[in-house]
Amino acid sequence: MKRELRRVAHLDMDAFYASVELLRYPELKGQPVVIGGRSVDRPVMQADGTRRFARLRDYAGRGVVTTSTYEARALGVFSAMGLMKSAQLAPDAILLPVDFDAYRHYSRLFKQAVASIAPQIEDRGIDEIYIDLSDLQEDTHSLAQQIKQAVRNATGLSCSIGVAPNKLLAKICSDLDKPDGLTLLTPEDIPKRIWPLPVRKINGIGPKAGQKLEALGVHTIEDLAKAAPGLLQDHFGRSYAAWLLDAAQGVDERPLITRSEPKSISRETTFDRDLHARHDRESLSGIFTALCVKVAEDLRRKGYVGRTIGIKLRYTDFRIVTRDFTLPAPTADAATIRRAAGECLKRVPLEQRFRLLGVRVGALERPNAAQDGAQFYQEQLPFAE
DNA sequence: TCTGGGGTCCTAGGACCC
DNA sequence: TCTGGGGTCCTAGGACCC
Repeated sequence: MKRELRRVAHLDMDAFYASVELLRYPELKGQPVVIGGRSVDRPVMQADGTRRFARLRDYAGRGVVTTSTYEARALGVFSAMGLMKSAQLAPDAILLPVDFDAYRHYSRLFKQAVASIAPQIEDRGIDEIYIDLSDLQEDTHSLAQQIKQAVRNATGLSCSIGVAPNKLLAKICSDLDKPDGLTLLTPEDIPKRIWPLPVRKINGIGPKAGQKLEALGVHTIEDLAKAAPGLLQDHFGRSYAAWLLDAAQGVDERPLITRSEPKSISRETTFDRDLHARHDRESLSGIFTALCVKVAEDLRRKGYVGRTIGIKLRYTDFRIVTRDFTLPAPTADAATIRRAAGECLKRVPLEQRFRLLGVRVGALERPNAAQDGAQFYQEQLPFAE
């Protein structure tokens, strides 16, 4: 029996944040532009009617590159790189601060545009989605073209789409022809188009697994497909080894997750300089409380309460510790969160300086759901009392 | 002058219950 | 007095992703 292949698309917006900024500042088109940093100045309008932009060379701080235009990437400036380091590579590049409200706005626009054509969508963050085309009638290429055009009409922005029998392959595909790409892949194409790629192209093989595979002489996806199962098991454990081999063969049965609820909400901040629990008590206490207040605001705005309160510290040497504590009842109250987080902080070694502090609320529920449930239950019980 | 902020999922051990 | 095993919750750390 021959099973019908799924048609799964992965859509990735091209240099999303940078492209949104170019809509606002079209005079920057064709220039190396970098988005990042908290304290970067917005461009100022000058007397002659032109805007003055900050340059990468003027930056001082601990920020990283969030996105860069393709022109900046050509100079070696990529996401997650320290802004100070990228300034050495491209001192004259334009530097813009991040504006998440604007990106979220365009994110909604492009997702709505896609949904008007293909409603089965899995959200994968602000600038990418999976789309299930299986139940639609039209042929794959024309559907993908329509989606790209709809995105362009709604936002003025380009995207790249890969279509394949599953999410794993579709994700790899959308990256093969960037920017403004469209790549269709069938199972027969796997040896020729997928196998020559480095293993790191597989979504789920990160820096650690990538390095370990390199050390084992496994460089390409073909190397991985032909690796000895026993060798992989010894180094990665049974389940991850099995997943690696499946992935190399292009096997992936995961369905699209078209609706989901958040599991946790958090806020964290990296200080301008490393702080010490005793010497910087005052400023730390202020930062800590502010984080709790922000998390509480986020919870209320999004309509959640949570029972597990957690903290996170990153020491100067980048070691991370976390502590958490589960309350008897869920909350969205800043003072309650602050108290619980304060208890967590007491269980952490505080001799060394640290650079980051975070507060998280997990085990989320819809507010009053438990309480309402209890009331409902009581009301329903004929003999309650 | 290295290295942000917001998430998810997995593993593993211990407590506790049946 | 000895002996299992399964299931769930909590906590901590780590890999990975956008």
